[in-house]
Amino acid sequence: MSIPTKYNPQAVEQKWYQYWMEHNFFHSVPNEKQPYTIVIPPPNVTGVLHMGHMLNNTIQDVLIRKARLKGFNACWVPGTDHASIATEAKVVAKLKSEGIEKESLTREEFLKHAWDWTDKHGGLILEQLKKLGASCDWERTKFTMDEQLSKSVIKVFVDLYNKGLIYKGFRMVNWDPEAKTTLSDEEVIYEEKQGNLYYLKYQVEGSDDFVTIATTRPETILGDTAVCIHPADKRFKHLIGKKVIVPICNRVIPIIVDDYVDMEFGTGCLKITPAHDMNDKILGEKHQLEIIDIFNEDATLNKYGLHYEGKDRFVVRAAITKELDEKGYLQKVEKHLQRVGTSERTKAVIEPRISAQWFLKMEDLVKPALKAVLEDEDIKFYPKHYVNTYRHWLENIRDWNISRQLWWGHQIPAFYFGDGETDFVVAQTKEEALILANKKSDKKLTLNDLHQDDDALDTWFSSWLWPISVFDGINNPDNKEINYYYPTNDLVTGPDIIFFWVARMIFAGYEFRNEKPFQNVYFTGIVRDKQRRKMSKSLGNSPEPLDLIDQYGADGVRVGLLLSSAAGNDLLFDEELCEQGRNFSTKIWNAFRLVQGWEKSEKIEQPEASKIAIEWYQNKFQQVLEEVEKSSENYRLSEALMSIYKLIWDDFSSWYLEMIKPSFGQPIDQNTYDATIAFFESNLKVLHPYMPFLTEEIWQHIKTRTPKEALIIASYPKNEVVNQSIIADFEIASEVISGIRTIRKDKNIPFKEPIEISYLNNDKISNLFNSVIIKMGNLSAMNEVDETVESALSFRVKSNEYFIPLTGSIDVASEIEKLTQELKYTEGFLKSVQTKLSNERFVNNAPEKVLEIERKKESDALAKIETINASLKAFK
RNA sequence: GGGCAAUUAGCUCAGCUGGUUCAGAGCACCUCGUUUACACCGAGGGGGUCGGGGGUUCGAACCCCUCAUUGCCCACCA
Repeated sequence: MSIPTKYNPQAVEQKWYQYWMEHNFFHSVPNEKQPYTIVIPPPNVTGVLHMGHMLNNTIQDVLIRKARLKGFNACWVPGTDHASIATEAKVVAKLKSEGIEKESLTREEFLKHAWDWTDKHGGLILEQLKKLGASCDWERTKFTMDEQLSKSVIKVFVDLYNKGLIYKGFRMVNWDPEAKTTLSDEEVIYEEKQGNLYYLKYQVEGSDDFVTIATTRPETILGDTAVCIHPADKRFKHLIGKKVIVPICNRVIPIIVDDYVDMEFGTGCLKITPAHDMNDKILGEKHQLEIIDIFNEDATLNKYGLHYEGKDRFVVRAAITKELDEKGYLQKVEKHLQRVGTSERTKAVIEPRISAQWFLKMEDLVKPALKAVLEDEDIKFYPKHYVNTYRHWLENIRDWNISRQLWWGHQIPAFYFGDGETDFVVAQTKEEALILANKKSDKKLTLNDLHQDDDALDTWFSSWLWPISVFDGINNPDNKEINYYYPTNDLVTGPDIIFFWVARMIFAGYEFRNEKPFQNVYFTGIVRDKQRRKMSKSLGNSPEPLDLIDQYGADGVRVGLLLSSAAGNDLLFDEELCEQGRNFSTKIWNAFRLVQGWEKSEKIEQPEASKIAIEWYQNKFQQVLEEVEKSSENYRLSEALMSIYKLIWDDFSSWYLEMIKPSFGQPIDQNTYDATIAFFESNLKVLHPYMPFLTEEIWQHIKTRTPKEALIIASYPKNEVVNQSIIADFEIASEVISGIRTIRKDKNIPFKEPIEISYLNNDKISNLFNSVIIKMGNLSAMNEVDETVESALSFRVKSNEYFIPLTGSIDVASEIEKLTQELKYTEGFLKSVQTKLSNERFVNNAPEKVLEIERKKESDALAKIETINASLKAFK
């Protein structure tokens, strides 16, 4: 059978993914084994795969595949999120492009469009994940608006309402005038913007006196209901108790006193607009001021805008400034850098607005969540420092505004039956609501009298249940699945959603199941380009993931992503990384080709070098296995992978295979062959989580296997005791081989030409590896001698000295020069060690172990100097 | 303004309890090589005042102080 020299991922990846699917290897059902569970951070249902998803899901797949190999019942639950704002925005935009305004549609009509859109584009991202090799249990795919999950959301709302944790309140909220919805604090992005600070004069009532206030938003003066000064401000003392007249609308408003005012800023005199500023609202409540809202929901002015009614806030800002100037109220305008809140989704400038919203009380939910992470370490964060961020947010948390003025999402199960503010009931169904409403109302109501709240719930109000609801643990709290899979093991996500999602899942876990939702949270970094810019569609700096997979193979891309993604560090993505991954694939492929091409023979005896090579690699493998375990435990996947990379490339391919390789055209003895195949298989097992396709392909090439013997469900190598001394002996042997190679190179001795070597074994180094050295150095002989060989090239490993006699002439001068250099360096080294050892305080304070090491350094150096001197003498 | 993190080779990063892995790895670079798996390769090699300054210590990349730069998060200064 001839095997191509290059591994061709395109040809095999599809094949193995299908194979795994056909044999149901990704599917999990509760059984007697220990579960290992991950729930995917559900991507937006209509989203497309980007590099962040690639990284995130590669990591999850590594974890899940490794758990599977280690004998856990591995279950990775995939799914998507309805992403209310993002998806609704997309649907609205699409309709608009077709000339349809959302306002012209009924809720039902709009939702039909939204579902059509979802059905058409939804889940594409999950299909893309399959190309990456993600071994999700696709039979469990969930969507946050599936019936079962929706029901969970509504049930939770009703329960929390009945517990008194959900309430309806009037609050200053972040209003997105473009999406016409409320945003949570987390959805507002503050941007530095150059604005102006306008100095406006307000006439003091009953006098010709004026006070000047400074504002960044002159249009809001129409909503002013007070002017505020600091009680200690002597400049305005005479104004206390007086009133001022607001320009243009001529409203007479009081001057109030409060130490909230910063005397240093602006004029020290502050206008108060309770409807349009968070702090003003607080002051307004404190001083019982009138609230005048001057905006419509699209941020155009309403009737309080007088002649500006119907115009946009920014248009009015310019116009009113002009009017104020013309009428003499504008004293001056200064440039002013301010932070403006904008909508994460629509980029519109946020308008603080008072409106009726639903809130979830946070105080009690926070307590167990803080304790779990900070005190008990019931839940661990990797990297650990994110607990600080987490704590800070939880300790300063405000009630969660859970209503959104959107249609796409879970409609709030509150039903209104009258005009009063409390004329509503909360129930899971309209029918149940009717019963409750009839108890509450004097009138006899019918279903038609009930009107459900128009608002939908915040997307995160469904995704906070995700680890529970995917196993139906809300509707069915004692079912077999939730009892088996929950709490899940690892959560892999970005630190940007630590508040949105991670913290809230923890709240939900303790609130609804009295238990953590997951044990470990692994925060990935952000994928950036080489210039450290975040990869984004708008910048156009993000490669198309599927193109990368086409080009380098999924395994290559996975390796590329993982190799440089230290936990929590941002990943500077560069296609070169994928190239490295691809090269690694080819390397392994060729190692396989080599082994596969050997002819076996039971008749020939096993060479000595092969015996020792096998013993060495056995131990080397175990040593690396241990390293990999240690790195993995700490979620240092890039380190784990690098260890495996070096094991396979350097130790296995460059060393082991060269040690046991039969001469050209010769067969290999059966024992060595069998051992090599076993090593190859162990390598594949360890590598499989990282490079699933390539490893399965080779695994099945090595011999014919039944589906039950597939690599994906093989058993991971067991840890064994490592014989450190053989590894140390090899280190020395490899240095000797290296020394021989260097001399061959320096002196242009072709590798094909066998040479003889003799050595002074000053260190009493074991000669275990001599047969290996002979083979790898292509030596005709290797003799231990008692004294320095004259007229030979030499090199030293530790204090051992190795001699290569030359048939031709030696450049004596250059040999002497080299030896002199080495002598100089060693003497310098010796001196530094001796200085240390003659320092009394060092000798008195340093632990015995350190002293021993220093003394050994000293004796080694002395011995080495002796051998160099002997060689020098021989030359002279 | 407050907090967190980072700063080590050209690049990306390790370096865990201060002392044998103490200055490392991968990639990149340089030299040589078409040796019978692999040029997507092999062998060999160069490259660092461990951000600056101060301190503690017998001993500091590591601990403390300070400054600088960068990134992220939080915060209502009109």
